[in-house]
Amino acid sequence: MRIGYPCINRSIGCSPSRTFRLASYSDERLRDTVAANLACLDRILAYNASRGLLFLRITSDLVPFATHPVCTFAWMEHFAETFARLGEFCRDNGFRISMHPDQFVLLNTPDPDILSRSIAELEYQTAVLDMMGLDRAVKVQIHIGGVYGDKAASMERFVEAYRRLSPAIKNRLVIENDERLYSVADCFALRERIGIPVIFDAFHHAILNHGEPVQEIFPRLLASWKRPDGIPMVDYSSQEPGKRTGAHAETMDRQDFQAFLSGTRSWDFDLMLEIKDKERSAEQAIALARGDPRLITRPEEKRRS
DNA sequence: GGCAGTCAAGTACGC
DNA sequence: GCGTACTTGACTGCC
Repeated sequence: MRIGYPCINRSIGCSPSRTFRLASYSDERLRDTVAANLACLDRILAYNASRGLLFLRITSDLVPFATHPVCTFAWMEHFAETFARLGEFCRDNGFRISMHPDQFVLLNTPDPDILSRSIAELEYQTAVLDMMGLDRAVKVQIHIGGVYGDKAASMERFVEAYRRLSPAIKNRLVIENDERLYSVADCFALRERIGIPVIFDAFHHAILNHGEPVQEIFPRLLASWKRPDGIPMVDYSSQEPGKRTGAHAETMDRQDFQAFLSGTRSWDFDLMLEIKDKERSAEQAIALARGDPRLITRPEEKRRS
């Protein structure tokens, strides 16, 4: 079990998600912004390596407008060496990496334009990971999408769109249960059809479920990740008190987290903490998980499997 | 320097 | 059919 947090670090004083308004696009602005974002990602990786936080979600905003027609700058060529160097650092330090396209990426949309923009976004994100030289265990996670008034038909559209994806995307794509529309049971149903690995979001599952205990879920989860996919990824969060159901906690609920750890101790997976204070909670999680035989905080502890 | 309004992209839902 | 919520950090214009 590697532990990590998504996208940004609140204590090192830089952001890997800097962007700018579409109206102020220029090649220079894009080049400078990407250079700053990559420099910050470099700092985040160094920070995480020094603290044993070996699971990191890379922000989708690393290259602003990467898939927008306005983007004419050849950023892949320009930054090829930088991406390769960052990837080398990840491999040397035993990192697991993921990416998570946001709400606009929908493989089951009935609109062909939205579908082609979604595929372009998946191509961009997988290209970043490929340029970093990261293996198939590095994943891009998406939700199943919208319901569009007919869930069965919408799941069927996902299957059809998935089958037409390039191998480069298929090798990395995994699906995650959400808290409103598609449960982990729905993800498993798609898994049966197309063999895609399932990411388990424990917090979403607590909100949307069919009463399945984790004892039923985890064996199916593990079975959905084949050897080149690595061990499963799991997202964890808890409810922010006083906010609407599904609002992620600002700070870690230590009791809830310890209950999660002990309730899942039979299974190994990499754990993404979706808590708003980011690295702070992740560092607390490392401390709370000390002594858990699953925990890995240094590359030499990597399992010999 | 600080604040409030706004931002590429989509869907669901209430009125 | 239309406006708003969702989620959310960062940019931008205005004071």
